[in-house]
Amino acid sequence: MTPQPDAARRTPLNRDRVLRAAVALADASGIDGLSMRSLAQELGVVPMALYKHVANKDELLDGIADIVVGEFAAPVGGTDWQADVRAQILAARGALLRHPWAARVIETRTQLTPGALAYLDALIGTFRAGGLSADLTHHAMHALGSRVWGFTQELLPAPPEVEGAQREAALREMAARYPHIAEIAAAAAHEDDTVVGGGGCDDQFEFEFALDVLLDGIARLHAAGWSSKTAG
Amino acid sequence: MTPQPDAARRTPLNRDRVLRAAVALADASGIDGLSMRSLAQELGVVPMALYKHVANKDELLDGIADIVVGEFAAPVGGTDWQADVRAQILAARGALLRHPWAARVIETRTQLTPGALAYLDALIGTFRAGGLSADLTHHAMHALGSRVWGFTQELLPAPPEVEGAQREAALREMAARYPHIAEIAAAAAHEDDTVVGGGGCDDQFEFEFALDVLLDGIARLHAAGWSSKTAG
DNA sequence: AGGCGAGGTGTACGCCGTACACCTGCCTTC
DNA sequence: GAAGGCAGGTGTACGGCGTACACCTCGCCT
Repeated sequence: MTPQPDAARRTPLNRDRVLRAAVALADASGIDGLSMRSLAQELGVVPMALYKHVANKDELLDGIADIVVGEFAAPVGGTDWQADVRAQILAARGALLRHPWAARVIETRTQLTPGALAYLDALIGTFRAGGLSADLTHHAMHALGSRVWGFTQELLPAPPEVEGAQREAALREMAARYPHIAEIAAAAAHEDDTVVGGGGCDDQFEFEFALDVLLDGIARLHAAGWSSKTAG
Repeated sequence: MTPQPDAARRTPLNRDRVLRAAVALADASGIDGLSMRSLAQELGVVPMALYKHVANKDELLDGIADIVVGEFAAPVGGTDWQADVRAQILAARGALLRHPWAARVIETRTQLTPGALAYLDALIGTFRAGGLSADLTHHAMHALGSRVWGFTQELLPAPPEVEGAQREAALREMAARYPHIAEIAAAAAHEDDTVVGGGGCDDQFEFEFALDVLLDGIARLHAAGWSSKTAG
């Protein structure tokens, strides 16, 4: 008989299996129960083996965050932008409720993952398809964003810090893949003429915009004599 | 000369000095740079000395969170509830910007600290003074809350798990100290007749309430042809 | 047959929070 | 003034963490 030390050896680890096991372990034991050591044990492997598939723990967290963000996707009808946005936001909330640890992990990511970019692009597309202007959409994204996850500060990914032609190519590729994000970014940059900051958003403005939308809405409900009884 | 080993001995540690040093260290080195060991070194003391003033690191984090929350307080005029709420929310945001690590720390606290309760009570009081109903105020707090900090889930503190008369006394004391919170809690509990949950809020309802206020507000701005140019 | 590279292993280091026993010097009480 | 208690600082040690680094062991390609 050829040596067959254990069944696990037959299907060797790969990045995907590692990440899925990490999600399962976090679901089962909470995020504090997810350590490189415990994950390795779950996979019947020595801790250092994981590092052949994941650079370090932070990259592991990036990976599991992206898996959860991948569950944010929601089918939308396209006839009513408001209902479609609502469905997409609630889908994201659903995923975060299924993985209670995920919100905190996502908030600590410093870079937007591909799945996050895809979700944002789709959400922006819904607003734009509804006829909202690029800059109103931009502010709407900020207003909604901090509610669902933590991108209060940096919605737009930081441009790669390589130089010259390579950087331009990377930007062009991103614009091709996420056209709506690119459009919003352009609108934000254009609007930002008055500010010195290089292409970023004015956080204070975005915060106050969302705050005022909420306060005005609450004031309107108050003026209308709103009560939870009347609204069902 | 009487023995005077070092100057630090003259003013012995106390809880307040420990907490203030922790805030300063977190401000300077980030929250990851704040360990019991580094904090002890900063105070010219051995790590275990801190445990005479703080039960464990979690209680240290509770303490520094409460210090930051203490900076949330804002003077309000009382003539315009909307402006007053705005000022109080922006004051909280200001404190969180001064201590960039604080939002994450506050979000991970499992219990509301006294400072947090005081802030919430004042904010609720502002709504109530403006004439808003208790239950609209309750929903407004949830809608605004997740924006500033992380109490998406549990605005109301979990009742102490001691039993009988002692528990009632604790509740009564809390009601006396934070009358507006007590009022809101009563309104929420009353509203919750249909739900089984013991006195908690319906998270899903609160989430959708805030979401709809935002979406309606955005739709209204869209219908009005809003643009950042027109709004200044 | 030879070797190379992907993937798993073993050991070790420096950090972390903190349990536990200890020491020290002031304050109270007689 | 002597005795004793106690608040507060110390020293050592343990188990956990992430992960650097050297190693081994296959299966595959030439």
